[in-house]
Amino acid sequence: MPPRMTTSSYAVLALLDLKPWTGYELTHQAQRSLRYAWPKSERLLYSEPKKLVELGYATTHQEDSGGRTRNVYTITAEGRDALGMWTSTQTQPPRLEIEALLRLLFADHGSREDLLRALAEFASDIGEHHQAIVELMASYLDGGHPFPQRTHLSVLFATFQIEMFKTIERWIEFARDEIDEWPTTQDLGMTPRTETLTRLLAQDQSPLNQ
Amino acid sequence: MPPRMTTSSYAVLALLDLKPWTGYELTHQAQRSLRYAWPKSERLLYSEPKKLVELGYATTHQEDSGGRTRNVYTITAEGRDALGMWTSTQTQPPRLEIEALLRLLFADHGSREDLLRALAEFASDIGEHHQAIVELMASYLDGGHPFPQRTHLSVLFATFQIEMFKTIERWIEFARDEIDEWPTTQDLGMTPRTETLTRLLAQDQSPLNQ
DNA sequence: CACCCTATACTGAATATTGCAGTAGAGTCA
DNA sequence: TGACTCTACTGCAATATTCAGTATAGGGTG
Repeated sequence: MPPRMTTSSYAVLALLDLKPWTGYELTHQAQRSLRYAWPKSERLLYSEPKKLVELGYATTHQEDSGGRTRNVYTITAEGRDALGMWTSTQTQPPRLEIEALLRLLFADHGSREDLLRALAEFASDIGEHHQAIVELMASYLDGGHPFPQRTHLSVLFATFQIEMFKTIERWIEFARDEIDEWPTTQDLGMTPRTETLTRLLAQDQSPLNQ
Repeated sequence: MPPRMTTSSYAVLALLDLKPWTGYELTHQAQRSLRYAWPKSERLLYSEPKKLVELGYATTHQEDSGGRTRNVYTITAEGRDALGMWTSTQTQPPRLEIEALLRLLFADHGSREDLLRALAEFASDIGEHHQAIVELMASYLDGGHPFPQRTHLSVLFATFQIEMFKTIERWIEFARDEIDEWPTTQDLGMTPRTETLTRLLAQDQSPLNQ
């Protein structure tokens, strides 16, 4: 049986449509550019182009780069067709995996310091990526986009990321302020403050901007 | 070799610390309450409590519920200890998997309609969950929290979700407006509008509120 | 009252993905 | 010349998801 095309396969195929890449480049480019939309392991990204070759969606040839060989992958006409068909298929629902929030939900098993540390790690991860995307945008202004004809897409995606990161950072600040008012992580229950927040949320209002 | 404790194992163990559950309840409760912090498959959530029993962190006994048997799991003292230790370990970085954004990044392989459909599916998924969390908050006001002493934690988490959903919904609206101005998905590159956006983002400013 | 549908209550097996260790050449700096 | 980093992967074990399958209980409908 031939291998199945997964969303990750199409992601790699879409990169291949831009230009031929070596396995190494493909893997690292995919990790850089897709990290915040479709994060996948190096290992998987090395395997995907092989699957594409098996399916006839790409061809491979070995190239010499100073003694070593590397596999160069090129998309085929069938590959382009498959990509075109993919665009009209159903989109999987989003999936947000945030361990820091899991730790918040169960923060009553640990100390306030534990919770604040988990939030600090979360803030630091987000802060790094926030800074990286801002710097990337600055580099685009200097003509740094590797595929200039696709800038409009990258920038719309970057807008999403920056909005997201700003929101998360604002929430973390808010959460820290709230936690600072807690005497402990446990058994607070429905305090007047919690009731105020619940009331706002039940009316779909943001408790942050007040 | 004994099984390894993963983050998912601790998530289930933390639920078990609230009260004994059957495998079925545990699985469905975890999917309901942790969906937006730690989404895991039903299958995995059925396996985790068995692992906990093997490690001595829980005990199990069969109960009769009208002819059928079900496995009831209860946390042990060792389980509680393990939970306490977990709170001081390092938190994994967040991971956002959003296929709609992948499709945006490669939207030049399809039509504007394809892209708008992917965004519509995204909006509808987010909208559903947004509505669900608002309704959940309303139910808390009527004394509906299953573990009242933990309300302060749930509400802080809910604040995160609502902020997130609102941000995503605002971005989707923004993206639709932008895409409406595109004659096509392809080869637009650095238009004056895209340059304006890039300049804002490079200064870490939001293009949405103007 | 037979049939259908939904909820309860799971398990096995195939597939997908990750993590980690291992291999090996090229370039650089001390 | 040795250590370290970057390039350029592969194999294998462990982990997680998907899908199908099994089976009972209870409620509503024709």
